[in-house]
Parts: sequence; structure tokens; C-alpha cells
Amino acid sequence: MAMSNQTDKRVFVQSDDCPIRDVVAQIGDKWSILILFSLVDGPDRFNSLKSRIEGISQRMLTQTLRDLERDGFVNRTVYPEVPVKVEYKLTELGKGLTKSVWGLVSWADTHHDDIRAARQHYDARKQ
Amino acid sequence: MAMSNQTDKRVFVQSDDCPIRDVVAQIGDKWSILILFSLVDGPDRFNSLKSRIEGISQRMLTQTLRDLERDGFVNRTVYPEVPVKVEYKLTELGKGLTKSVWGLVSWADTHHDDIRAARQHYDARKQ
DNA sequence: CCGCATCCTGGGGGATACTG
DNA sequence: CAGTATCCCCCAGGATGCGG
Repeated sequence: MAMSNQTDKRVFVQSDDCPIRDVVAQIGDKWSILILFSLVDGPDRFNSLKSRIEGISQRMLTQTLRDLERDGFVNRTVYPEVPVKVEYKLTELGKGLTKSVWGLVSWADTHHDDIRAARQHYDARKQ
Repeated sequence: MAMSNQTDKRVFVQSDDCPIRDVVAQIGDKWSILILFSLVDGPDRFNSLKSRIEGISQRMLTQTLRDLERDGFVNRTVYPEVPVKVEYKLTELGKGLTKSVWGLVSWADTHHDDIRAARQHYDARKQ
């Protein structure tokens, strides 16, 4: 996809298999990005992730990890010890994704105060 | 927030007013990014946006525009003509956000095929 | 033309209990 | 330890109709 001129951008947003829609729909859920960033420092185990990501239920952790695995962002390895140990790690694709999300995250960090100020200003004006 | 060592990153994800959670929750919905990118070429009117963004209802367009306005990403201007004309444009903050999302979008564009291939591979293996 | 109000449904996602 | 299976609630968001 070109994305080189105005027309392309407009079509870009409309297309059904538009990458924005597809990837953002996957990544933009409640937990995906949090899990991704919890794995940037290296592999981690199921229950460790669960305790590190505040508020996630095991149901959603399992489900989101499956989705991330399906999209090729995360690898799942079972170590047949007793008790069983399962490790999750970022794939190269997952690392690339996380890296490209990092720009957004650091922007959000930098401008978080601006955003909250804008919200307060808006809410105050509407009483 | 530092984000300079491992400990910070882990806390980062857990904090309640964590910028990732806050901004992604706002931006990661079904329509926000699509609207943002529909405005990068310049201001646009309500119904023009509606027709350019495939599948959006006027209810969700209104609501998402309000949220974007509240966060200071979009400016709303009413021209008291007959019939009324309302123009939406990116603020400087909104332009900054859109620009920082662009890295993710272009990554998604580049690797869209890889993701779809991973999905097919995963689905095939699980029958 | 631009939206708000209302109604209604699907599925995201929490809580809990049970297996290998 | 790492899930799977159920139940259930809530609300994102579509459809429709009205008002300035």
C-alpha cells in the first residue's frame, strides 16, 4: 500500500482489510499492549505475568496470550516439569510490534499532563 | 516517569494512571484512530467524515469526536450558516498524537502479510 | 446539516469452580 | 502451575426517530 498521496490515505482508512483496523483491533483491546510490554524484558511465566499485570483475570490472560500467539507476536513453550512450567516470549515480529508501539507510548507519557489538562478544561466548560 | 530500568517498566504497566492504559483506552477503541487519520489532510465536516469512514454510525462519530475534543486532540468549529456547517480539525496535540501513531500504522502496513500468515498457520495447526 | 434520545442486542470480560 | 468451563452482567455500539 502506497500511502503516498491524499487519495491513498482516504482509501486506506476505508478498506476492509485495512491494516489499521486489523492491527488496532487486535492490539487495542484492554490487555494486549500491557502483556506485550510485560514481555520486553524477557520471557515470563503465566502466573508471574498474572501477578505483574494488575487487575487481569486468568481467563483474559489466557485468551489474550492465545490471540497474541495466533498473530505470531508471542511464543508459548511448555516445560514438562512437575508442576508444569509454561513460558511466554516475544517473537521477532512481536518485538518489532512492541518497538513500533513504543513511540506512541513515550508520546503518551510525555503528553499525559496535557491530555488531562484538556479534559479538565473541557469538563469545566460544560459545567 | 523514568522508564529507564527493568523495575520502572514493570511498575509502569501496573500503575493506575499509567499513560499506556489511559491513552490506549482512549485511542484503542473502534473509531478514534480512523477519525484521527481522516483529519490529517486537513479539516473536514461531519457528514464528509461520516461518508469517508466506512461503517461508522453518526452516533459513534459524534461520540468519538466528543471524546477526541475532550482530550484536546480535535477542535470543533460551528459556522452559523444555513444549514449549519461544523468543521473538525486536528489540534497541535492531535497532530502530535497522529504522528506518533504513524510509526505503528506503517509497521502494521508492512507486516500485515506476516500477521495473516501467522494466523493461517496457527489455525491450520489447531485444525 | 448536525446531532441528541431512546431502545435493544452481542459479546467483552469478571467471578468462580473444576481438571491434568 | 496453568489452564478450561460456566455463568452472568454490563456496556459498546447499531438502528431508528426527533429536533434546531
